[in-house]
Amino acid sequence: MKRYVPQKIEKKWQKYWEENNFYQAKDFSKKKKFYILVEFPYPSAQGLHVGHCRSYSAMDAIARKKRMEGYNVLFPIGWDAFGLPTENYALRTGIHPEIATKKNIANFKRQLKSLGLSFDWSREINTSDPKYYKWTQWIFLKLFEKGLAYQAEIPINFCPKCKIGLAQEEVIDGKHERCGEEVVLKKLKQWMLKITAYAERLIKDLKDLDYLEKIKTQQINWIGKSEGTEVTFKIENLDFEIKVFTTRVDTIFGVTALVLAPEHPLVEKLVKENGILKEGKIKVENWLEVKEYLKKSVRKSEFERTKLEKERTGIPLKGIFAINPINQEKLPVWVADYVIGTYGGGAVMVVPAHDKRDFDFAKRYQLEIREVVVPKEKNSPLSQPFVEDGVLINSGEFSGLTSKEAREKITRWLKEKGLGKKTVQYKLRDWVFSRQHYWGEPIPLVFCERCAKKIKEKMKEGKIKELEKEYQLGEILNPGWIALSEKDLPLKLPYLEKYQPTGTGESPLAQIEEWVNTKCPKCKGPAKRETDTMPNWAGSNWYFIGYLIKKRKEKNYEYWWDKKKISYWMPVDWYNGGMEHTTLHLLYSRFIYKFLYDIGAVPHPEPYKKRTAHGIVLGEDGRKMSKSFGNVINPDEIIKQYGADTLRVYEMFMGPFDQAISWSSQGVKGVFRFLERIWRLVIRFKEQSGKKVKNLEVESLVQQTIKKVDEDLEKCKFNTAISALMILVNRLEKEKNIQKRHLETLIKLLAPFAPHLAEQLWQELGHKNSVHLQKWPKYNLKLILKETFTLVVQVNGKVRDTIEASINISEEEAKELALRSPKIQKWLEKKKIKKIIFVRNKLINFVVE
RNA sequence: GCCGAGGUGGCGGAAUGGCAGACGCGCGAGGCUUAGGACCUCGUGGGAAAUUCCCUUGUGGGUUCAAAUCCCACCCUCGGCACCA
Repeated sequence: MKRYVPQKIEKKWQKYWEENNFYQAKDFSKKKKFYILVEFPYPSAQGLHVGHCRSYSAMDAIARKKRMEGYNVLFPIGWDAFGLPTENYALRTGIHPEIATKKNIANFKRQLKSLGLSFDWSREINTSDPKYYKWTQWIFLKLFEKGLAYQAEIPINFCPKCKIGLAQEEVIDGKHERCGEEVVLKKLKQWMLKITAYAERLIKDLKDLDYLEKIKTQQINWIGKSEGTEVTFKIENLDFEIKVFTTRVDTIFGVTALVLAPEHPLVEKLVKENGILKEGKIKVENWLEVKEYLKKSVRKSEFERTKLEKERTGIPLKGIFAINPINQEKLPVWVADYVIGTYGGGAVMVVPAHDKRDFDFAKRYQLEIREVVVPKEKNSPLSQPFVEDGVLINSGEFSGLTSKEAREKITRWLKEKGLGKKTVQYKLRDWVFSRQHYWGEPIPLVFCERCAKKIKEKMKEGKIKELEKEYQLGEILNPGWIALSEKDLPLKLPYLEKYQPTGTGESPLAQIEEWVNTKCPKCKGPAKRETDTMPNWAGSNWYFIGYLIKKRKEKNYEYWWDKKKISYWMPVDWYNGGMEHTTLHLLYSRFIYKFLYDIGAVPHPEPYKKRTAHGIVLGEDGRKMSKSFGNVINPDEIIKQYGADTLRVYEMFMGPFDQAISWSSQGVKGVFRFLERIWRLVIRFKEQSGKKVKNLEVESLVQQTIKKVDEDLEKCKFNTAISALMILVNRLEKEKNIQKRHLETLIKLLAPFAPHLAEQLWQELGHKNSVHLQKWPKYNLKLILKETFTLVVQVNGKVRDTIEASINISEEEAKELALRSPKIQKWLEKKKIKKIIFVRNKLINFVVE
């Protein structure tokens, strides 16, 4: 073939590789295993995004290289198929989610295959496949059994017009994005998972993992561990305590108010009793205003509530006072929605002199500002709060102590009085695991009135031991909720003609009476099924295990929790994904894996050894690709025009892998030209007839290229690896007669990036076997080292000359050489040399006055 | 607001304490061609008294023989913020 026509070769090789099972990973092979994982796609109606192509191509290059290095590589793929977008798409188009999902998967699969990615398709999974989600449900049952799943009342966004629960993202400016109706919060009972029980381990175990540093930092900050003191403030004339968490108990003498979140138990108590407590002995004088304020804040999301300082508002509970435990001082109590109910007990002590937010709040509402900590040396003016540690003043017996000492002593003092203790707080919150949607895994629980009654009674009688014999921990903690037995899994999602909202905020499943009404597995009495479904995270929590335990039986398959296989393949050696998943999916799946480890279902405490991240691909205009901007690039069209290899190489060459980057149509052309030039190089070689001359310089460059490509691939520096290949090609083009072994090395190095082209050229060179079965080239350090180097000569740090010098020369020799240069002589004229800096094989710098 | 990342030619970027601008795109000149495209060769940060010198890595300051790189302050852009995946 004279010309490079990718369309003519790519399909051919894809078929060849598939028919010969090139990329099937072998369980229990004697070769060293290497498990490469990419985040499996959500099969949306839009089709594959060029962003998928970028990260998959890059990790495919790693997989191909590892295979050439002799590893037993597992590089699987599947579909994260449950989720809200498909359900919304179905509502819009009338196409059932199951059908839409099937169609979308077929399209995604065709697109991925056309890229020539070396996935092991025999292990393909689909989270909406009942055989798969049987195990998703099984994991939930285990969590329930161990008491890590519990019910709690949580407010959800609700559209009163559409009568449907909404996801955060469907709410825009407090309104439902589809109908524009004002969204309200509705409290519903939701299943929660106790991820907070694992907070400490999720931080601690990061230490030994090879994650990008920024990923570790983000996870640690997300978990948000802080050590401090819990201080108990009593309410005057009322048997009620407010527990406040603070990391700065040393500033306790500077407290001038308490501020409660609108969700705080005291506020809720007041709401219930309409602002009047103890039969009128305590009364909130401005109750009407407070009620109005609470109403408003209920509409705001947490994000809005903490966003803008200027909008930070509050309202006093007039007539209610708290007592500062340290000095019995009476403090006003406020409600403010910048205080978050879910963190630190939903209450803060206001110390305006030593906290920025408190300072602003105090200024706004004319609260007292009392200075109790001063810097060790100078005095601070009070235009700004002093937020650092210092020395205590105006603090009774604690005055004169440093902040650090004071925190210890005050905490001890409080503890002795029973008014406080040392505690640890996490920002991490338990995970809301219920969704009022159709397109998700059904939660395998039923509610049984009879069992509920029985459990509650026995609890009252204190017969816990008896209960424990009959019921699981989850069943005791959530009286009435009974787990399905394992043998009844999967609990299949019933096919529903109308998955439209029910009008009550419940899941559409609640409509199917014959499905909802069932028998209690424990007492065989009447029971009702849970109608909420799981969030789409449920299926992606453990999907990397799903690939391992898919078991083929002739034409059929099933999943079987095979610990031997899991032990062979786990942990994942290299997991790549988007930065946007760092705090949710990545943390959730680590939690679930740790839980599975605790119950003995998996052999290690951490699922992923190494985690890297890719940046997103933006449109040519620098904005996110989106239909509404009209800047979406369809990979199908690029493949049609230039071929898959060009698309792959371009996306790896376009910029640093971990950064967001704009698409460039011109850049694609450039890469195509590069591949064409390699093609022509091989064709030219086949026609050349002259005598081959050994060229040490080319030899060295080939070796350098091997080193560069090898090392850059390990560091995800795909762009510079490709640029190294370009430099080699540029050089080889200048050779009159190219050596075959140089070309062979080039093609082997190219194989991970442009697998089809490399395969074709390998055959063109007369080989019968595949380039992908060759050994990865090794470089020879001796051949890289050259005899000379460019000595940079500086005067006062500025480059004034460069001299070719032999390698490893001494400072004396370099000095002599440099002083011989007329340029340098000119710069040193009439100047006294004060100092000489010499860096071996690099530079010499003359420092003159 | 909180947490994280980033800012270098006309553009994507390279260089992580030692020659700023590798490699690619674009552009310019020339070659080939009836012509265009493709291809090949050379050039391409800015300024000037142009073989030489000065300036230049968001802005201002600092450390160092030497700073895009380290430190401090500020400005701008992007990602995440828990029911999108």
